[in-house]
Amino acid sequence: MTETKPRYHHGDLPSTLLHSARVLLEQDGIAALKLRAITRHAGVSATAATPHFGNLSGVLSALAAIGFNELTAAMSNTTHKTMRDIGLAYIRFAIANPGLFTLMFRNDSIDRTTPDLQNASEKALSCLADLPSDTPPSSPLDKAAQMASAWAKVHGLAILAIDGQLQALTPQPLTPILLEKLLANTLSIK
Amino acid sequence: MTETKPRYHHGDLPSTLLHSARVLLEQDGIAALKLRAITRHAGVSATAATPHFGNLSGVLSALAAIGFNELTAAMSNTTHKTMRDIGLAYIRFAIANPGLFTLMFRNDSIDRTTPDLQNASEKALSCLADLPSDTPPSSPLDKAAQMASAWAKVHGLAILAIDGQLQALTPQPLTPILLEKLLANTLSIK
DNA sequence: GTGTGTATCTTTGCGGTGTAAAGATATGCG
DNA sequence: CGCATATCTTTACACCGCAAAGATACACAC
Repeated sequence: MTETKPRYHHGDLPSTLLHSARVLLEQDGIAALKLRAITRHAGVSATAATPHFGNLSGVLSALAAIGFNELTAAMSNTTHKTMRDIGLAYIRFAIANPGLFTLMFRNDSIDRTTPDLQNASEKALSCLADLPSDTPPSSPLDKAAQMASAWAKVHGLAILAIDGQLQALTPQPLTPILLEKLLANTLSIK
Repeated sequence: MTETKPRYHHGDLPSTLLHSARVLLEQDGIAALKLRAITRHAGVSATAATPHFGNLSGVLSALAAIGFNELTAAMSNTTHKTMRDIGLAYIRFAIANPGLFTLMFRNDSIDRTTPDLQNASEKALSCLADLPSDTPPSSPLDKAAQMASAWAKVHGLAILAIDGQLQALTPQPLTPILLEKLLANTLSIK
């Protein structure tokens, strides 16, 4: 990024492409994630991504993996490893990075079998799975149900918040402060 | 559908196009929802949808509206108007119509301001909102939090189920019977 | 009935897309 | 220095959404 002199061999094209992709994503939404738009933004030819990522899905998968890593970091940075705090970190990440978060779960655009992506998403999931449950599970299925319950609620809330559909639930306009209160209240509901 | 004689004026092209779109959707996934593919499947020219739906977004929005109406019907057909039964109906619909359900919440492909779609989605949401809460809400925000909690959990579960990510939570392979048990258990968690 | 306006559908054309294949260029290593 | 190789560009092609113009058949006034 500091070196703008145009040379045939870019030097660090992969990260430059991912940067461009992310800028376009948060700027113009997920519909702007075209391969040609990304390479155009990066100042290279339309097929320059091929040697590094193979195809568009490869670029988006790499970007999604970055997203999962950042999500993991956000959840790991919480002081209290409680459902409430980790859930809030999860949802705050989604609200702060709506395009990226959407991409991370758009399975017809990314390739979940990519090793990097698979590792990154598993690590993020384990942050939620390792939460201490208030009532000890009576069976493996019950344990799975507890994890699914937490996962689903947090993930569902994040999606509703991004889509602006929580607005429909409140009489007043939903300011950021009110949204935070709503999230906290919702996560407190056992 | 009973009349296959090809005539210049199709007669019932809108519903035929929506039918084709739905077939392609459940057959080849949401990525197959191209305007040209839909019209090709319906046996008409590539731009035949224009007078009826305007553009691709119009077709997909109409299809999404159908989805919301069917979802509403599924939730209305439950005998017990409980969180558990209505939630199960919601999730079962999603599992039975994964492509359609995904489309219904893909806001960069559909146009939520379409009147039909807006009405249909509001009706579906009200089915969840009108659930009796076990503890009376202490404030409007608390009421919103209760609704968000139910909405989020059910919606999150549906998405996780569709994406096959509940598999990651269980040690054994997730048979349909086991999935039903897991869903019931998860929804019972208060 | 007949004529005409209009809605419906087709044809054509254009700029955009992803990506395969082949060519150009720089790098790195023997 | 020489050359294999990785990296990037150019070219080409099939596909896409959609605007515009043409063809067709319906509907309704007369």
